[in-house]
Amino acid sequence: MRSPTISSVALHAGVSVASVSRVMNGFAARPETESRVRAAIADLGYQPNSAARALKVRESDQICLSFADIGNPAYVSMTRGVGRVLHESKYRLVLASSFSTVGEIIQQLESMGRGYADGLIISPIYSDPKITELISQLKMPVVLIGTLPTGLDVDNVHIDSSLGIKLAATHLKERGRSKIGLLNGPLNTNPGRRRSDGFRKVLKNLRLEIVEEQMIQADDFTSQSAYEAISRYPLISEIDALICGNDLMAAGALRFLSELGIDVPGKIAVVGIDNTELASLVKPTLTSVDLLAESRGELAANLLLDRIANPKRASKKIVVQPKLIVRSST
Amino acid sequence: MRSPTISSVALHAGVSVASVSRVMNGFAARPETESRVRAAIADLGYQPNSAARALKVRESDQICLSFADIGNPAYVSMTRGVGRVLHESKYRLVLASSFSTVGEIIQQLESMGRGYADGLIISPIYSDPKITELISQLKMPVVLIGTLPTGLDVDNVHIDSSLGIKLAATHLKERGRSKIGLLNGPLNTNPGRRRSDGFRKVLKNLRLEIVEEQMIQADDFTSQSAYEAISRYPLISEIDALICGNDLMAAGALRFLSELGIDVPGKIAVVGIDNTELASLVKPTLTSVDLLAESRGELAANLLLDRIANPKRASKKIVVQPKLIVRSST
DNA sequence: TTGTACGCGTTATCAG
DNA sequence: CTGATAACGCGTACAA
Repeated sequence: MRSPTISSVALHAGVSVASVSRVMNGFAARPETESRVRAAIADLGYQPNSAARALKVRESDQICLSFADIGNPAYVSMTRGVGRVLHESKYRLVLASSFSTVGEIIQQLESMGRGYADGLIISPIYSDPKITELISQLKMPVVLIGTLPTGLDVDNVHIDSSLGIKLAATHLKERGRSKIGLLNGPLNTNPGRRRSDGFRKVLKNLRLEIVEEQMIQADDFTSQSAYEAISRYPLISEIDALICGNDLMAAGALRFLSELGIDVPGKIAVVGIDNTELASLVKPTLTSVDLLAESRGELAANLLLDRIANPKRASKKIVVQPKLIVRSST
Repeated sequence: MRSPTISSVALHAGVSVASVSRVMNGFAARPETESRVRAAIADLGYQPNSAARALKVRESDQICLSFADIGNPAYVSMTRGVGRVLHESKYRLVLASSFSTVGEIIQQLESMGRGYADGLIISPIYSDPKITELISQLKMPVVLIGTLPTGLDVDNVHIDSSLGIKLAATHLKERGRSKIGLLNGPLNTNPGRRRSDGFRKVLKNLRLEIVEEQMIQADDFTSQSAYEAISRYPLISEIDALICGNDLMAAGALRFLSELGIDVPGKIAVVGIDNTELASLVKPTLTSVDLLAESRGELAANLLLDRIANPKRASKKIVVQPKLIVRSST
């Protein structure tokens, strides 16, 4: 027993399939016809088949969201923002997460050619020429969240990440801190590199001295890795402030410092990045740079919908300004 | 300039569309033919159109995952588990989250008739006869995560939730606590009701006295609501232990207790539920009942794939046993 | 082994 | 305003 089709509805209503299609899509029809069609639709519980529709109109009514790992709360917020916007639209959200290697991202990008999505929101954690090339060759609307690779002309939402570090460092300096460390994630990732570059630049501008050993990299952006990394931090007894790659890492650092009996913020001030819910739940509560992940998700989704509605317009770049949320860890 | 189709490939390779299709789907072909087809595919960068394929074979290669809110870390873990399994398969993950009202769930369930998914994993936060009915009428494989409504015969993964409460309460009793409170979420949700029922039953079995005021409900399962709820908890000065609806709520409670200067676990022991990463990041670290959300996600996905491969088999019910993870809050 | 031709369910064109 | 019908791209009988 198969699902009712447009022709079963037509049969049931005693009209042609064309009339059914018109009623479904809101085109004019005689009231009499319309009501008979609607009755038949209700009777049979008819739902148009999305594959057939997609084949015909070349629209899948799906948007693909692609990022590295849903384990990161920032991506969760982003997903939420995207989801909220799409929920108000006709689009479904297909989640292409857990693409941790360049090869996997490439594979996933290539699969977009199957046409199962009308648009792509991507936040690539790695930079790779091949990735850039594949994105630029996609014939569907794309919005990239994060730093736009040179030569790539797509809609873009990115955060002034170096301003984020600046807000944090300036705040720390104002509180009398002068020896600031950076507990970062891997430098081969985009966020890692951005934080590192920003840190260097900002400290220079603030005329704070900077040595290589001030910066340390964890294996990834998790609290566990952060904990391990900070436990082999050579300058731990010399710094009076620590900026962490994200809140998770800050929480890992906080735990380590607490176990060592190092007072926060007495001895070392700690600031996180992302301003996730976690920031207000750890102890001491965490000063954090809000990168507005959820807003970025919303902005990206709106940008994409706008671009789908208006394919010829020039690409837009939205830059969002981070905010420093001061709590008790600084 | 449109995407290459199977017939452009056929043309380019000088063979028929049937041969191209056969090569694509791994059927026998003369080596000569196969290599020419493969070359043409590579030349043109051909990707089969998923809508056309879906229409023909009546398979979308998509799985729909539906739950209330991705803001809850437990659902994030679940999503991760599902995602990991699907990533190894041919299926894409369609995320239908943020369905917070019964009406929205119903709408989403009805839309499944469009055939955009080959299966559904659903974890409904509300019980409603209409929801149950709609699920039972779906003609695609369904696995339900959570307590199975009576009369619904679908694959199911659920957790022995009352055992979870029992583990927590028994542990607390062994540590000499006798006056245990429950900081729960709303009672009109499935998890809320399960926790409440389990709590009553377990305390009775442990021969601990129980009065209604021992149990309090927050407006939802967030830390914020938990904080607000506990701040009007009438018995706060009488209890010596508190079981919370989830880790988020426990973190909210911890914050409140800390602000009041009530020692944990000295004065009050606190246990959370879900054993999310948060549990090891708050201070004191949180004893928590691990409900294995990620495993449940994996189990559900595997159950669904198995059911798709074997539609006639009887429905399976998997019950997973919670584990108590003891940390320093008890 | 290979090719031709049909149908999946829908939309859109075109003639009535 | 309505109905018949031709695509959309793919898989697969069936015939060669």
